[in-house]
Amino acid sequence: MIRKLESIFTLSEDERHALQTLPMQVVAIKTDQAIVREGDSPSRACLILSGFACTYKVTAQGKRQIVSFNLPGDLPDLQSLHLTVLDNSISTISPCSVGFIQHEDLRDICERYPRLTAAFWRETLIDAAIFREWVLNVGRRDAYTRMAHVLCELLTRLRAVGLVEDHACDLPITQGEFADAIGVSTVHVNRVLQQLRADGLIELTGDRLKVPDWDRLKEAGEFDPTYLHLESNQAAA
Amino acid sequence: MIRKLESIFTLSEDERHALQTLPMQVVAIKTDQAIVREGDSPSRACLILSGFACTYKVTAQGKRQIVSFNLPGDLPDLQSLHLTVLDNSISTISPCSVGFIQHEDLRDICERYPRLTAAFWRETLIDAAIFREWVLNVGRRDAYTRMAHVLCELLTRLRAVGLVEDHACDLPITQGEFADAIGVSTVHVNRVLQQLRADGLIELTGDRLKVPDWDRLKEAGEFDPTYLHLESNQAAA
DNA sequence: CGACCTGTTGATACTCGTCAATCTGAGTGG
DNA sequence: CCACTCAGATTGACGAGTATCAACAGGTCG
Repeated sequence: MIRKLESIFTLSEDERHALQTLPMQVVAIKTDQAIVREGDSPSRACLILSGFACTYKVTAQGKRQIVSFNLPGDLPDLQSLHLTVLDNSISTISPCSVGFIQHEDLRDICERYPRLTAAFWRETLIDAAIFREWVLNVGRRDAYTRMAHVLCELLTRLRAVGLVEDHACDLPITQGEFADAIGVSTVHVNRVLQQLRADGLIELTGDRLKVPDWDRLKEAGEFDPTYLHLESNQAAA
Repeated sequence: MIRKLESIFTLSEDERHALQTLPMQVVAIKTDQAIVREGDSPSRACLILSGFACTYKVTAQGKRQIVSFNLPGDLPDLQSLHLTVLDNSISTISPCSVGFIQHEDLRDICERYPRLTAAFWRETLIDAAIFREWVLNVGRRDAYTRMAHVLCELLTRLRAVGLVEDHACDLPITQGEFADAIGVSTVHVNRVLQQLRADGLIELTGDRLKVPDWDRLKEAGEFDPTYLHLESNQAAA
């Protein structure tokens, strides 16, 4: 969490220490397990310590739409601090280590360190900015561009928390999950990925993504990292 | 703003009074005028007093995606309080009266009435919830359902601020704007609206929307107002 | 009155979904 | 150590939903 918060906010020593000593229940969770469900009213927030999760909603016809990938350092249901009933579900998509923090502890630390209120608020505002970008992505881009865009976002966010080396990273996301994220069918994801590979924009095998030409992938995905609101210019790297 | 905040948060007398005496510059703005633009770093937030506006982003190819309609009482760029550079534009889509409130005045009132921080934070969290629902709407529903859903949302939000009478309301939104909101072409919006009319779900002429059968429209749009997080059960009305 | 924006309609083309079969690789148990 | 299983990836054929293009109608406003 610290690393993630510091990628979007500058913390003082005291604040960092307060965060580090926050009581937290750590749990190991397998792949494809629900962390929270739509309709829940949790009394604690979850923090992804390692592994990947996703936030999603489901149509009346049972179609799933992933609205966000949750990466290490993310607080994907921080909203529950002020919205009593959850309007989305969160599940792991790889083995995860998840920390649970009581709402009362979060409220307490925010009261003692008012700047942390701003930091957490800012975190939720960036989530909202990502949702906005996804509405644009799903609403107005074709499947090829959409896919490239999502890959750019993932790479940039992973880089911000130190999980990218040499333009390569672990990416435990299936084609079915990508399909639910960009709003197309699994079959079409497969074809688009092959096209991206054929165009030399990505090397994606198993759980590993490598990007030989970041500039061209950015261009293909119409990717401008401004909406991620990262503090330093890690995005440019 | 008061009316809107009270639809999602219970205010005390003091808090209401503080909000009512907040310094605000009121400006009349014509249709299709920018209020703020992507890339701006405003030092004030805007409040829609009357009229309709929309938040949108634009693709590299120049395609527009509306990510939210801004109704009277909304604070559509409240995010700028903690995100310095805006990642979206806001324009009017009807003649509007807009109030501008300095960020410093908002910070000041939040410091004096800490519960207002929570109220404003909550407001931005509900915006995020709406974005999530829109990702689902655009990503996983067909045009007919999408259109019905957006109409349900508009009607519900307008009802929360007292702008609906007898299941009818003013709705100064063109078919081109609906198209940009639900991610389809203008032509297709036209056809879908005709279908909705033919099915007896809506009466939409000029700037006026009437809903003869709310339950059937809700069903057609797979609409569940939970994600709007309204305080009282106005949604059910 | 003419310009213009919005709404409407028809014809045609294309992106992408669906269905169904096959293939691959990573476990798992005997 | 190998057959078995199963999830995920891949491929082809076909169809549905929607985009695009183009033309025209109706209302508004300078």
